[in-house]
Amino acid sequence: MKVRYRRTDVVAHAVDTLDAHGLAALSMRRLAADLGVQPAALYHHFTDKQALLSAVAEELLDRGRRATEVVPWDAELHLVCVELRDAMTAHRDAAALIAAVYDAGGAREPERRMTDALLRGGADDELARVGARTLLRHVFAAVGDDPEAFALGLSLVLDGLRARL
Amino acid sequence: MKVRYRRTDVVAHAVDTLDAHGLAALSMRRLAADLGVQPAALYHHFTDKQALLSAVAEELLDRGRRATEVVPWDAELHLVCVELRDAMTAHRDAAALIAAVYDAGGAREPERRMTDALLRGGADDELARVGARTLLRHVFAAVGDDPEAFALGLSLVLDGLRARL
DNA sequence: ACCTGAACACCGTTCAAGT
DNA sequence: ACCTGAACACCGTTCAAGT
Repeated sequence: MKVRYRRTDVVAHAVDTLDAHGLAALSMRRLAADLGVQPAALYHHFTDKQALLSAVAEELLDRGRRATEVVPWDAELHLVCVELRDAMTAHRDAAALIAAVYDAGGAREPERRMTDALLRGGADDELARVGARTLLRHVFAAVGDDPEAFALGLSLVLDGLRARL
Repeated sequence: MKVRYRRTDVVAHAVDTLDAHGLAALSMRRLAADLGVQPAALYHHFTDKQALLSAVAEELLDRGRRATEVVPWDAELHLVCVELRDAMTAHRDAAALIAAVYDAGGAREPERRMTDALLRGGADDELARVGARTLLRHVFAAVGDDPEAFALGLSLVLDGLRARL
C-alpha cells in the first residue's frame, strides 16, 4: 500500500522545501517527486500552483502570529509590522513568496488588520485604506534591510501617517 | 541571404512584444521565433535572459526621460517620481518588468538621482540612501493605484522626509 | 479520496559548428 | 559578427482511468 497525502501534508512539505532549497525549487514537479507521487496528483489538492503558493504563504503567516491582545491602535500597527517581518524572515525566500501571493490577491490578513487599526485611530476610510497599503508595501520592500534602515524607512511612513491623525 | 540582427534590434522587438503580449510572452524562445531565428542566437547578444530584461528596462527608462534642467532638490525628487511612473505606465507590464530588474540589481538610475537630490537638500548619507530607496519602492508599489491614492501615498513618504530636512 | 500514465505545450541554456 | 542544429534538463497542466 502506497503512501497517501492530505492537503496539509503537501503544504508542510512545501515549507520544508522552501527552507531547504528556496522558492525556485518550489515547483509542482519537484514537490511531487519529493513526495514520491506523480505531478498530476497535486492537482487533486490544489487547483493550480498559485493555490499551492497561497496555502504556503498563509501557513507562514499563521506561524508568525503572536497571542491576540487588545492594544492601542498604534501599538497594533507596530505589532502587525513586526509579526509580518518575523514571518518574512523566519523562512528562506518567505519575503518573496508572501509578496508574490499578495500581488496575486492573497495573504490579505495583515493589511486588513492594519486598516482596522487605522480606523480605530480615527482615520477616514480613504486614509485607512491607503495608509495600510503603503505601510504593508513598505514592510515587504524593506524586509531585506538591516534593522536600522528598516526602522528609519518605517518611521518615514509612520510619521506621514501620524501627521494626519 | 537571411536577416541578421543587432542587440538594439532585439531590444526593440522585445519592447513591441511586451506591448502586444505582456511580460509572460517575453521568453527567449518566443522572441527568437518571432525574429525567425534559433533560440541560441539570442545568446550571441545577451549572456542570459536577465541581461535581455535589463536592457529592455533601461530602454523603457530612457524613453521616459524628459529634458534635463536644473531645479530645486524637491522638484527634482518629484520629477524623478513622475518620470518613473510614466515609464512604468507607458507600456504593458513595464512596472513589473522594471521592478523585477531593480530587484535583480539593475535599473538603478532613478534611485541614484533621488539620492543626489536628497543630498543636495541637506540629507546626510544615511537619510539620502534610505529615503531614496523608500521613495523609489513606493513608486514601484503604488504605480497601479488611481492618481489620488498614488498622490496620497507618495505624500505620506514625502512628509516623513520633509520632517527631517 | 487520492493517485497513475501519458501526453501537450512550453521553458532557459550550452556547445560545436557553419558563414 | 551572427547564426544553426541538436541536445539537456527542466516547467505547469489536462485527462481518462485506476483503487
